[in-house]
Amino acid sequence: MGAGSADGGPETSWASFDAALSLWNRVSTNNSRSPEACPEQTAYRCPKTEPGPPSDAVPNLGPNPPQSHLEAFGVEKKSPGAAHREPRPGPESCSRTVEGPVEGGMTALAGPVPRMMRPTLPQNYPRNGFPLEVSTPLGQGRVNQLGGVFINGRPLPNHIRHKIVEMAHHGIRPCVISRQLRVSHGCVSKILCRYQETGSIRPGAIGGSKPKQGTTPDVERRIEEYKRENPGMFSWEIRDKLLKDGMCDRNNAPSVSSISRIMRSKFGGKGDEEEDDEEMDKKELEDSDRRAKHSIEGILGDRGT
DNA sequence: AACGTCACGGTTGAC
DNA sequence: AAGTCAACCGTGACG
Repeated sequence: MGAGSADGGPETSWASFDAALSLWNRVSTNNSRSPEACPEQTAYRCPKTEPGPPSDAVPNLGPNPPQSHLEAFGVEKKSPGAAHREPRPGPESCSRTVEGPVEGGMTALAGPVPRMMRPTLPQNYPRNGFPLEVSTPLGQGRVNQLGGVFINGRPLPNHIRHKIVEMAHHGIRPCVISRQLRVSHGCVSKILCRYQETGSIRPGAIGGSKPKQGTTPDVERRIEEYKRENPGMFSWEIRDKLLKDGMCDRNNAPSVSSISRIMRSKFGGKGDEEEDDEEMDKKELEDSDRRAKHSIEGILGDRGT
């Protein structure tokens, strides 16, 4: 599964990030949007999937959930530091349309503007005196519109996720959760939806790429077998044998390099396949080149268009 | 006002 | 070892 970031990764990051929050704490301001407990409480239900999940026990939050994101990190709120930064340039491409002015002093462009080109404020634009970024050992901390701290591209720490789910369990509405924990409502919505659907509060696996079609566990196993039966077998021979045995076809057969990699990981050492790798890679290259030339693109390309 | 959705800029890790 | 790519992230804006 690999993507360990969902498990161990973030914790390490957030550990140092938490420490940095005390720094932020020293310069941050009392948020004018200070969250207020909302009297009306409606249990959250994900519109997509009704049945709630039984698994992934949620820790007890207690009757008085923390008032802010910063407190959720174990940090007190303190006073202002309005470091203003240059807004970054907005997005340039677009697909939907938008009309009218945009919050934050942006003026409307004439006529409908495709949405992706909408003159939005750059993300995390400090419209209420909050600094764009929090100085952290990681140099990645930012503050959202609600005054919450987050690391762009990284999952919220587990305790915040737990709190979100826990509060929802207590019947607190997502909008209130969002304000109290200072997490964007889109994020609260996403986490609760995921929890409803999967029963897990954990973020998904980040990073990595899909294993190539050819290198399925079955194929891997077969490669191991071949190599065990005949240790002197070359990668390209294994590849040929995979094709001959119908384990895969020319389209999804693993490359020679892949086979070598698999063998390296299974058997260690580098063996003789290193050498024939290059040769075979060349062969493959020529092969695909030849194939390409016989494709429509290749033929058209040859005509010089 | 509340909330679902999605583009965006970002991170990550297998290939 | 370095680059690519496709997964994921949370935010912020629209509807």
